[in-house]
Amino acid sequence: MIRITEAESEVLAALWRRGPMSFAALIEEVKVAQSWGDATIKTLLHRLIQKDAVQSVRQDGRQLYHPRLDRRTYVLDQVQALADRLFAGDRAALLSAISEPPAI
Amino acid sequence: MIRITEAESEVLAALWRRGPMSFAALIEEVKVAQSWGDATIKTLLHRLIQKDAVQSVRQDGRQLYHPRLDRRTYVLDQVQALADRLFAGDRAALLSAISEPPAI
DNA sequence: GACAGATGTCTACAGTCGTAATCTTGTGCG
DNA sequence: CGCACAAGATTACGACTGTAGACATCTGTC
Repeated sequence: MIRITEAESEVLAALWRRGPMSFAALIEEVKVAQSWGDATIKTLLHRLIQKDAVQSVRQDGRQLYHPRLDRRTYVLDQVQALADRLFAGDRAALLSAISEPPAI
Repeated sequence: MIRITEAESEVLAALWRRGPMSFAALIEEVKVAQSWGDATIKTLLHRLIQKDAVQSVRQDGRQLYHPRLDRRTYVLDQVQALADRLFAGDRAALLSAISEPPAI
């Protein structure tokens, strides 16, 4: 299982929002949510590529970055991890805990 | 918002499973899921107390550790954080992404 | 009152993360 | 063909985490 850190997930999130992008576009998109320097985003992107969560593809002369990890998969993994820790792996139990009206 | 690390959450999870416990009992309960040394569990417990997520209470001569953070609250926070990052804060969207049948 | 065991605090130390700068290499354009 | 800029790699560095040992103190029991 690929381990994505929180900061990295922000970069992935940007790719999920807008699809494959150039680095310049990615920077802009990430900066919608985070006030990071370009260098930081570059590092995170680099780490994501190393982890094989993002693919760098050269397409007619320009470099594009494609998310290789599916957002749904990522979300499910995160939720399952939570369920594993807190509900003995029972995802349904976790979901109902979320959905139940708050016990005031 | 209290920031709980993953290792810490395992200790909290043990307290949530069995309720307030002595240190000896806690060690046993944590070891159901993690093969950590006693010292490690002690450190994690200490950090949780510092963060005010666990309360150490002396009750008729014995020390008991009470979770001060509610499991439901913790889960909701985690889920909300995920929704914030990936679904512009829309928790319902996240939940439906989880519930949808997998797009094969 | 002394001592054993329980509890609490301090220290350690390598690995990861967040945040970034710099150095190197590739390459399209003039 | 050379240069400006894009892309990739390397390095930095402090904070936080995971994992734990050592030392100090409290306290119930003999």
